[in-house]
Amino acid sequence: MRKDAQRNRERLLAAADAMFREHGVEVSVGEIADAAGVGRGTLFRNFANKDALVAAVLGERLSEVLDFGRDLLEHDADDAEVTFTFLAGLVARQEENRALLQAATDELFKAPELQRAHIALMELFGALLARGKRAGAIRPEATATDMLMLVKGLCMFAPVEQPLSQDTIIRHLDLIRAALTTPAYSKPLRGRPAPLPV
Amino acid sequence: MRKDAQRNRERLLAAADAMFREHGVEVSVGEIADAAGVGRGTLFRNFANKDALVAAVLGERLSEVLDFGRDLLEHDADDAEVTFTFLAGLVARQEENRALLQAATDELFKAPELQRAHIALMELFGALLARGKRAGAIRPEATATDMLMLVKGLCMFAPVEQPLSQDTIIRHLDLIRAALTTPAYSKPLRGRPAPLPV
DNA sequence: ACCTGAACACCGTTCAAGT
DNA sequence: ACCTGAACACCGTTCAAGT
Repeated sequence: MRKDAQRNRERLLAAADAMFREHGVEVSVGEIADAAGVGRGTLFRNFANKDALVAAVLGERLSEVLDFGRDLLEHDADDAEVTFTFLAGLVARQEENRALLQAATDELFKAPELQRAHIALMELFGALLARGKRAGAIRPEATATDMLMLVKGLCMFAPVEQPLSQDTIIRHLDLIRAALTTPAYSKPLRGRPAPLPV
Repeated sequence: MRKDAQRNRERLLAAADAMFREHGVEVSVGEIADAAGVGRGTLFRNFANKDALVAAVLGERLSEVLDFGRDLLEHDADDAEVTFTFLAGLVARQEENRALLQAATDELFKAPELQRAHIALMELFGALLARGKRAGAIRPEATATDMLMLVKGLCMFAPVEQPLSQDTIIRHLDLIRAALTTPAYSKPLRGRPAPLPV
């Protein structure tokens, strides 16, 4: 790959990331190409179609979440809490760009890179839960897909333009905690209930 | 309103409903108009734009859910279980047309009819939870938005083409139960964990 | 090899002409 | 008052011509 081509690809990814954050994924490919300073054709030389571009940007975000989780597994010794430490980090990261995940269609997730990322994420969930079970905090039946169901609710709860308040995040994390933990770990919910989403 | 116009509107709604079920919301307005046996222009005479048509169909579905819930409140005396009886019915109804709810964007929910339906749904959630609290089954802090967060996870969990198995529905309902009930009502999770969503 | 932008196809929406 | 379908605008995608 020629190095000017390489640079074009990187510019496109950076421009797409910025435009998606600012204007949502509905920005036209023309505007993205303009922002990247390349022709429309170059965009389609690097990405089969618009979905593939969105998938590439989303893949980068997922990688960051995966790295964060793996780091926790290596360096955070608190087995009972590690799942919820991770979830707090996941939510914080996804709050940075609500539009991207919420616009992710099923079609998009068929991209091989996202398939792999998704499987890796499920393995990470499983490893986190295993730690919690060892500490007696997580109920033994809990699985990665159980956790995924709850996380989706958290991420999809509010409209794109309406970010979650810190109070609401704490509250929703405690609801997930109640679902995943053993009764012995049961506590009252902290934070504050979410206001009605517009 | 002339009665032929009335009939055209009903035909459009019926055609849209059928097409959305079969081909998803991405079917073109042209195909919907053809299926309804009217011109494109007639579609836009009845609905400001395509989103308004989708909103109208979705509104009908939500009304059914609201009716079902209100019926339960009137006729089902089991205060401890009524929230979960309702949730089982809600999931069953939404499984009939997974594409519609999953395609519902934030923009779509700005339609006044859907705003009203949404508020009514939150009031229904609140009334259901109040029954459960009276019976000591639901934790006293639980609110309608708490429940909404969990329900969204349940509805958004799997891709459109991949309906939830009965085992998975039971499982996920029990996870929601664990989040919303008091420790005294805590039980092991029934059903089976979901397989990895494709 | 790679880039470009004009051209194409498709789809939501409008509107002049018709009844 | 309502209906129709041709015409328009917009956007993703392709490709012939250029370097």
